[in-house]
Amino acid sequence: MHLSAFEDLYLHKIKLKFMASNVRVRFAPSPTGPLHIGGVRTALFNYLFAKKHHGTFILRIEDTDQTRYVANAEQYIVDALDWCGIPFDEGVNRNEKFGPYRQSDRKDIYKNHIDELLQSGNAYYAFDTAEALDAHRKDHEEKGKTFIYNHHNRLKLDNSLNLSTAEVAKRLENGAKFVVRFKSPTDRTLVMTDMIRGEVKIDTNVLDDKILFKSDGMPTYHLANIVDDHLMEISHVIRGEEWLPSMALHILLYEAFGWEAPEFAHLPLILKPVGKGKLSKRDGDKLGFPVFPLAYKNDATGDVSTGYKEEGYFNDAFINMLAFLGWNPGTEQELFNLEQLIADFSLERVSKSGAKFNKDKAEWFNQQYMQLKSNADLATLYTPILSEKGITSEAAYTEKVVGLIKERAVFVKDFWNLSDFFFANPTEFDPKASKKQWKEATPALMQELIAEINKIEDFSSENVETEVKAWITSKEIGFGKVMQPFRLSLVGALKGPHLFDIAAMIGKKATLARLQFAIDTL
RNA sequence: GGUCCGUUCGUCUAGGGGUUAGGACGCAUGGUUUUCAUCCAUGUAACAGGGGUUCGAUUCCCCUACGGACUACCA
Repeated sequence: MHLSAFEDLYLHKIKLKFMASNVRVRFAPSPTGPLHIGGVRTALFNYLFAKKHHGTFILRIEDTDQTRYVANAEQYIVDALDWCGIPFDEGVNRNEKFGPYRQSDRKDIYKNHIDELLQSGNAYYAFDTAEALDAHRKDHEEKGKTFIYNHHNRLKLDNSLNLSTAEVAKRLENGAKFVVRFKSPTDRTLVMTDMIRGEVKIDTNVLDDKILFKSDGMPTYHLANIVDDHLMEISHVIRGEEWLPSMALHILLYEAFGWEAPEFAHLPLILKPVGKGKLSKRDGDKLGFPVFPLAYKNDATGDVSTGYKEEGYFNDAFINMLAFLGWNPGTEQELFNLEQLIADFSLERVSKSGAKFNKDKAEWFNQQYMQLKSNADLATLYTPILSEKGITSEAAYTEKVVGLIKERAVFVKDFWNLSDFFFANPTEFDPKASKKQWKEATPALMQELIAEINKIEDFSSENVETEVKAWITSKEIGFGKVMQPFRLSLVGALKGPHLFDIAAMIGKKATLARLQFAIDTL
């Protein structure tokens, strides 16, 4: 095919536009412990949005609170993202174009920026002690009021707004402890846009003068977040709804710096299935399902919490389940792999209200994915479990077993209870079933069955079925009278796949031996 | 208390001025499998309440109730 110069140029332009996507989003957890599923979902939606728009997914570590820092948390976050299959494009030790990506390594940057705000008059030094502030709060509370540090009282408090320049300089020189507060504007109605909620309005008079810079020389979340998002050229801020009340402050901060603000999207919260409130890390294992993607050991207390991985969830099922907590494609399709999620994802279809986690639905997703997995893959996962039981099995045999039982399993860990009789002869028999199905005439009948089976040469499932059924018919007795005790003998209980499949799998010798053992035992 | 956000079956949700308000999970019943499970079919069950606007409101507006988040020198 020949392209005209014009067409060629046109295609080139499209390609450029396509590649020049400047969608840059970040997941910015605080390393105070493991990620919980709410955090993972925030990461996932950021990832999906980034990939949908051929953009960049960034991981930034927000470790400005030195008191809550947990050493193994950062690694946990990276590992969790990897297990989920949503690795970051840019972050610590990875593609560090805008680094450092750890806020504790960016102190100078924040210092410079807070100075800028101080100079432009958008922020001020405050020398009030924590005790003095607490006293104010208590005092107000007793009067039924709420203490808010803002335009109502900032001129009566101990800050640079009320002190001479010389006095401020002197205090700073003497090493007085201080924080820097934002000077919130008055009498403005801020009209903001959230990509999920639409227009959100707020009166700036109700805002407080938030601390931007702490007395330990570290920025607070608000300052660090805005500075980094700007410097890292973040285009869309996708975060949990708990940040919605801070959106006004953040937009005002962009304004104070003279920067263009990114788009915002606040995700609905994931709620506890019972009781009240949002899911939290502290819920640990108490709820009857994991709240963490990966198991986590709390080094301080020694407590270990289980994870979705360890409980037996497949990572793709886990991601699919998580994606549907607060998002849906608008069609009736529920099974989505990551590629499909990327293709269909949009923030417009994220719901506004919080979602309660549903364990049954999570298990259903895993069961669905179980059926999609190949027998070979599942056999590989089953092998270590068999080894633990002291069983060695040929891969081909294990695969066949898995193929027969996977439709009734939710997790790989269910396999053993579903298939132990493929690997070992039953040693005991379900008493209830024995009582009901093992009648006086049964042993003799089973003895005859042994003789019949002994005659069968071709021990395929189909042939054994044909032969045995023909024999039962010729005896003119009910199928149940033979089939039930037969199953009991092979399995030890009245459960399991098609009986003749089991017989064929374990072979003629084992079939005969199990029948004889049942006769002798029951 | 204040500010902000939200509210469709038990749960996750679709829908949207006129619908038998749809799907999924769960639960129940039946069928298949001469077992159990799977699977299939059917059933169960919802627009928080009150005012407007309108010929008509579950859908738009207001109020109330309820739920949630935030209100730290935590993020």
